[in-house]
Amino acid sequence: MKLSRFLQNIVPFPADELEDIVSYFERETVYKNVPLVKGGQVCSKLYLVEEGVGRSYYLKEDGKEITQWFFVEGQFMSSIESFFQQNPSLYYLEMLEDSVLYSITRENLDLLFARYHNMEKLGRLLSTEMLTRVVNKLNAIQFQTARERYDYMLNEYPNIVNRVPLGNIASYLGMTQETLSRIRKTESRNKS
Amino acid sequence: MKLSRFLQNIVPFPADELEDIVSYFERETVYKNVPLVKGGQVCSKLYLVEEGVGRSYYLKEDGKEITQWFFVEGQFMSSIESFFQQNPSLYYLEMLEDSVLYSITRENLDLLFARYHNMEKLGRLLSTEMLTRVVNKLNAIQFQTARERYDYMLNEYPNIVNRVPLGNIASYLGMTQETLSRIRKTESRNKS
DNA sequence: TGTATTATTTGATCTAGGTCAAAAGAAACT
DNA sequence: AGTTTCTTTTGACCTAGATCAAATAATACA
Repeated sequence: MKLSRFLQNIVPFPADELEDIVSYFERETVYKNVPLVKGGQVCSKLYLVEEGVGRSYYLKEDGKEITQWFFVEGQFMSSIESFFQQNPSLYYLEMLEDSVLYSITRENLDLLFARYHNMEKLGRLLSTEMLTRVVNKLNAIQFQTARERYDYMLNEYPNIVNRVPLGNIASYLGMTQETLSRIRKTESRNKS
Repeated sequence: MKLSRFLQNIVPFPADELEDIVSYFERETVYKNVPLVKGGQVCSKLYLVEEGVGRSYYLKEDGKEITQWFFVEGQFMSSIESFFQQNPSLYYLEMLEDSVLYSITRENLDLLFARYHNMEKLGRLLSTEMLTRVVNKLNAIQFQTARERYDYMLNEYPNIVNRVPLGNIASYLGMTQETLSRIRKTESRNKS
């Protein structure tokens, strides 16, 4: 989706504002499994996924990767707290397919927030939307069984499931690969 | 804390804006255990706690209450998704002590967002802050043991622990009362 | 101050899902 | 096409924390 169209779907920017705003974004091609941000670095950019799937993940002491979030077409992608508070990121960021992203730096984004009331509004809407998603995930993790969590995911992200490794999904849902594999086995039986 | 001082700590409003903004808030005294919002209702107001502790909780099918969030002095309190998306709330909202709150309706808040760029900014900053807190809790719930979660809470909310019933804290942390009680027992042993 | 009510602790089980280890299947590389 | 590497599945066993039930302890209330 074109960047300007995407932004305009959220807030109805006047043409001149939109043109200026878009000029601060860069279009980047990013390859599979190449980290955009590593744990410990400050995440300096906010990305918008035009094409591809990405994820953020956390590296446990024992070296295991825990997927924290997936990002698909049309979603903003970043190590949120690091980007907004400008502190070292706990998370790695990478794409799981060769992808096309738009990016903007924190400085430029702040500049646009200050320059356009509409842009500030966009920022507010996006963070409340993100907030809702995180709250939903928290509820899923805190209150539901492993099987229910997987069903929830099938609903929320039906397409992701076939595009990313099972291990990533399992850790995203707070369970082991083995458990997810077993769930899948019986799940398909239930549906047939 | 005075409302105007609280707002000004976040964004430096000019005096005239601030005066107008504050005029849209109401000051309310609310008593212990009286629901501000019930599950199923749309949450029409955003509250700021001047004095007291509140919580949001969710009622499971079996009638058990699960505390979702605590709100202390200086924090905004609401059933967030319900307030922002104007859909029926999954959560109940109540104070755990007789309290003093400031409140503003969704309509008035929207009006202020539209009227003042600074106000929009305040909204954005508050939601990113909230977002960070939810992400932190999600990490705690997803990755940590019951004991670690309790320690985390002691750090983040040292004062809440002595002000609210143990059962509320346990469900907030995603464990049973019994487990929390057992943790407390050995915890105090560790610290002595 | 004694009684009822609610909150917390303690004990005895039970279970969902984790861990460890190895086999089977897919992809990627020569 | 054959070997190496990575991913997914399967099996056997184990543990953190849940559940159920009952005993204390603390609060409210008459």
